[in-house]
Parts: sequence; structure tokens; C-alpha cells
Amino acid sequence: MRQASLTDVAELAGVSHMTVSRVINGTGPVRPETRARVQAAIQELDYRPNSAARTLATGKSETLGVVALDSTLYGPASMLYGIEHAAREAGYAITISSVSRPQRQSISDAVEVLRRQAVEGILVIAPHVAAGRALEFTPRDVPLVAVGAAESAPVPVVTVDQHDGARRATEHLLALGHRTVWHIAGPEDWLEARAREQSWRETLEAHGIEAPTVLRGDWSPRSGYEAGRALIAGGDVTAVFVANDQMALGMLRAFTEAGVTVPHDVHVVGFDDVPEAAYFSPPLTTVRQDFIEVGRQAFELLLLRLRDEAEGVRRLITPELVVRESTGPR
Amino acid sequence: MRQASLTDVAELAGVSHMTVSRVINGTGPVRPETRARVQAAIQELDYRPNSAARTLATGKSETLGVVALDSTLYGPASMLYGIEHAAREAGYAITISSVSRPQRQSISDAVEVLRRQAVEGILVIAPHVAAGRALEFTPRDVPLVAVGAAESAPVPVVTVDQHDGARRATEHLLALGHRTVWHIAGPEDWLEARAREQSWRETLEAHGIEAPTVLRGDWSPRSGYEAGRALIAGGDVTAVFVANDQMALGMLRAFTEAGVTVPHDVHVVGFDDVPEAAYFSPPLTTVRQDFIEVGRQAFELLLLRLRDEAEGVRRLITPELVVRESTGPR
DNA sequence: GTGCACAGTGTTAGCGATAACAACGACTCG
DNA sequence: CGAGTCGTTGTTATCGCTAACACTGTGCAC
Repeated sequence: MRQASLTDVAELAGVSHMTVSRVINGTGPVRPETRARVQAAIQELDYRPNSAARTLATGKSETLGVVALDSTLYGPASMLYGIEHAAREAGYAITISSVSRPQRQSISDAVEVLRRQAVEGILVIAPHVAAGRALEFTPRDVPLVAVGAAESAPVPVVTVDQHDGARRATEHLLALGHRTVWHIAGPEDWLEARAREQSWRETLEAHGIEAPTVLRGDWSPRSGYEAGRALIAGGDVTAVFVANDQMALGMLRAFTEAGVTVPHDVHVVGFDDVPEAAYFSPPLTTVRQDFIEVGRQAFELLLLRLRDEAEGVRRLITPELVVRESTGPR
Repeated sequence: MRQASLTDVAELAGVSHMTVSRVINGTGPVRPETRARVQAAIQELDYRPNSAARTLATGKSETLGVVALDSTLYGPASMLYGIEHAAREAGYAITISSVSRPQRQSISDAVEVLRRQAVEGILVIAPHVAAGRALEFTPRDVPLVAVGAAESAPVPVVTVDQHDGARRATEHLLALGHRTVWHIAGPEDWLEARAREQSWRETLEAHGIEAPTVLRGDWSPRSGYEAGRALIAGGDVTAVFVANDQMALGMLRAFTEAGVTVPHDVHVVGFDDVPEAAYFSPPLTTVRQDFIEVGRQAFELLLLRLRDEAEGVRRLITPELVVRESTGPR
């Protein structure tokens, strides 16, 4: 048998369908005994409101869309969960549409897919250059909030303060007495990677130090490993700021294999503070980003945006330097 | 101005709304020049079909629900992406409802939330004992597929063969000449943890070895670290099979701190093959689970289930032992 | 030339809910 | 005691779409 509808319930309870609707939504007055009869009928028929019909009638879907990254990178995945959690608590459903590769077109497509789903607003987790560009071309009539680092985007945005984090990491190393600090950057098309690199460079320059050549990885441990080998080959490295923890792990591995000891020979700082970082060999000094909080605030900001109160808002979340043995005493 | 509707498009193109519907869905014949006029009108009005209305009219939502775990554990997160990817390719949208703690009630609630969203089918990623129980009480009229390890559930299920994986891990260690193999298990309420533990025990018994006392963690590196310290305190340990890679990392750390060398003093095997595992110190021998494939097959299975062709189906995916230095020559 | 198939299009009736207003009785108030 | 108020319920229209069927006209077979 098919799903029961409002009318079925109304018939069984001997009332009009509107009365049932009132009972369900708590709108308008209903006599207690009528309410009881209706509720009994609902129980008996295992009635469940049809959200498509409700959406059609009200124009509200109580659903938000999230454009996520098709990856299991710790950051993006955590932000997704932060968003989902906050949204669910507020009674919103979440529809996701992920993109495999962060290209302008794919992000626009994902947004388009979500718009057809009649979502009320969209959160874009896409800390790429391409994402920023895609957002520029997004119609202004969709309530949209960027999560991550799309700084230049013409939409409200929530992001961790990458500059601050990278500055702290670099200054921490400088304070330990190093003459310079090397940097392993993330992929060039990630805004976060760019921001960290830029801030690292500026911090060095502020101390009158010329930044050494940047090595670039792709966030993966493997690329960190390779960068580590390259550094060893170059010689004369005593301090490295790596753009994420995974690459830092790869680098630690490369150092270990080559007999370079951390923290004795080299100091290393990562970025993210993944749950594993405290158990690397040695435990990694890193910059903690509270992704869950980012997700939560992004959701909040989207709610504001839905009420048109988020014009030009940009929320910065301050990261935190967590000092561990990888920059410990030698 | 509000979103354009079929009728608006029809008016602009000078046809009936049905003709527009036919153009959009490719149903029924339409003269090429009419089609062109309609398409022009669609373009001009930036028309976008209203999915709520379509769902209401057809009874099909082209949407699937996923009950996910509110965690960034590598496995569950990867499976989610596998599912999402497969579904999107097939034109299905995905609505997620995550549960923070895997209790029977919360899982039932999540399923209920999704049912109201008019999803056509539901995938439950919830490899817990509680999930299995929750699924028993789920009405049989919702097409539902379990992803993970809910073996006893009365629904079709896709899972990695945990028994096989744990057996391979244990036998690998035994083949290296160890007299026995210790085990750090996962949380007792996870079916996967149970399966790995049970299979480890059976494998030892099959070799006439009595299983040593099990230590139990919570999947976190910290718990692995503590288990490692406990093992060291107990002494006389030469081979450990750890139920996941994160705990194995913690254990490696505990060993390093205590001056116990892997692989020289102790051999360690993990489970999962997270991207980092190859860069642990030492690189970790582990059992690789292809989570993306699990997600893909789960989606496929749900499609079968939607056509009532999945009765009692259970798909097992065989994991693979990846040998690295943590069980290398001493 | 009559009939029939079929391409092409329109008309009408839902899908299951909410919105807006109407209807009715009981009660209060002046 | 008539009018207005309010609590309670019902009626009707509507959201945007598709399903089902009705209606044209054309081309072809016989």
C-alpha cells in the first residue's frame, strides 16, 4: 500500500485535511480531543508528511546544499561534518554535491545541481583559486557562503586565518634561533597554500631574511617525502615549515631514512593538527585549525545571509600553534 | 523576480506548458523549430525545473539518503565519498544525515529523517552493533542497504571481508616465526572490531596457539599509544596485530619512546592502509580496504534493491595485505 | 477517396501539502 | 438582546510539474 496522505488521515479521523495539517504543524487552534483523534489516526496509518508537497506549497525546502571536495583530506572532510552537524541541529537537511577536481566549471556545475534541488542556500567548501573564480560568476540571487579561503570571492566567507597561522609557525622557528626557514608549500591552485607561502615569505622579510627557494608538494605524504629528500640533497637546512601535516609526515620519514634527526638536526612545523600529529616520530609542532568551528560558523553565516544580513561579512578564525617535540630542545 | 516556471516559459515561447515539459524531458515528439523556440525561452528566463514539483508529480525524487558517521575516521569518510561519487554519476542526489553516536535510537532517527525527505532509498554506513540492531527494527518497505559490517542485518549489505583481512595479518606474522601474536582491538561495539578480533583468535587457535589477552582501544592514536605502553610493561611481546592504522601509529610512538625498535624487536601490522601508513616510522605493514569500491558497490546494490533484485544479497570485498618495513627483516 | 497511423500539440486532472478566507457556534459586552 | 470576538473547523485555490487522453493535420495504403 502506498504512503498515507493528509487526506487519508483526515478521513480516518473524521475531520478535514486542514485540521490534520494544523495538528502537524501546530498552526491554529485545535480542540484537544480532536487533536487526539488526529494523532491516533497518524499513528495508525504511520503517516509521514511529504516534504516535496510541503516544499511546493510553501516555497521552503529546509534544505541546504554543500559543495564539497571529493577527497578524504582531513580539513575538507572535517568542515563538512561541522556544517552537517550544525545544520541538523537547526532542522535543516543537507544535500551534498562533490567535485572531484576543483575547476571553475565543475564548481559551477555543482552549484547548479544544488539549485535544482531547491536548496535554500549553498555552502561551498572549495579553498581553491578556481573556486574563487567560479564564485564570481555565480548568480547573486542564490544565498551562498564560501567556506575555506576564497578571500576574493564576492560572497560572505568563513575561513581560518592562514596568514596568522603561517606567521606564527615561521616566527616560532625564527625564535628558536634559525638563520632562515625553508618552506614546503601546497598546490599552487589552493588559496590556503598560497596564503601560507606568502605569509611565510613576508615574515622572513620582516626579519630581514631573504626567503629560500620554495619546494612544492600536493598535500600528500609522498610529496612531502620527496621534498624532504630534495632538502637533504641541498644540505644546510635547519628549519622547515611544511604546509600541512601529511607532507610533514612524509618529510619526517625522508629525514629518518637519511639519518637526519628531528629535532636534533632540523626543526619541523606542520599545519592542521590532524589527530595523528601528536604521535608522529617525533610528535609534530603544528598549527591547529578548528575545522568543526569553521563549519559551524559557516552555517550560521548562511542563516544570516538568508535574512540578507551578511553583506560583505568575512569571519576569520584564529588558529593556534601547538608546540611539540619536532621543534623541541636538541 | 521569482523563479520562472514552466508556464512562464510556455507563454514566452507561445506553446503550451506540456510542450515545454516534453522538450525538457525528451518525452514525446516535438518539431525541431518548436524545440528551438522553447529552448530559447528557457535560456532567456534562466528557467530551472522545480524538483519538488517534479517529485510530487512523479513520485520519484532521484535522491538517495546516506546515514553517515559524524566522524572523520578515514574509513567512514571514504565510503561516503565513494557513494556520493557513484550516485552523482548516475544522476542521483545525496542527502546525508549523520549520527554522532552510534546508538540504536539515533540511527533509527536518522533513517526517519531521511524518509521524510522522500528519498528513494537509504544507505547506512554504520558498522556498529547498534546499527545492526537498529536495522532490524527498520520497516521493510524502505529500500535500504547497509555499508560496513552489519552482517546480521536483515538487509542487503556490502562489506570488506574483515575475517579474511585479520586472518592474513595474523598469518603473516606467524609466518615470520613468532610464537604468538598480540592484538589491539577496536571498540567492542564496532562489528569490524569484533570481526577482526574473532578472526585473529581463530587463526591463532588454528595454529594451536592460545590467544593472549586482548587490549582494547577506541581507534584513536592515543589509545594505541596507551596500549603500546601496556604491552611494553608486560614484556615479552614480539608481534602485534593492531585493529587500525591510527592506533598502530600510537603504538609505534610508544615503542619508540621506550626504546623498543620496530621491526627489530617487535613486528607490527595495522589495518586500513590510510594514505599516511607508508610514511610511518617505520612504514606500516597493513591490510588495505578499498573503501571507495565499497561505496560504489553499495550504491549499485541499492539500485538493485530498488528493483527488488537484492533479496539477501551480501557482497564481500576482499582486502589486501600490504607488506612494509614494520614486519621487515630485523 | 476513405480510413488509419502517427507526428505534433493542447487540455484537464491530479500529486500532497499550505494559504486564505469563510462559516458556525458560544461567549462576552454594552 | 443584538453585535462583535474568538475558538474551531471546513472550503477552495494554488504551488509547478507530469500523466493521460483528446485533438488536429498529414501521408500512405487500399
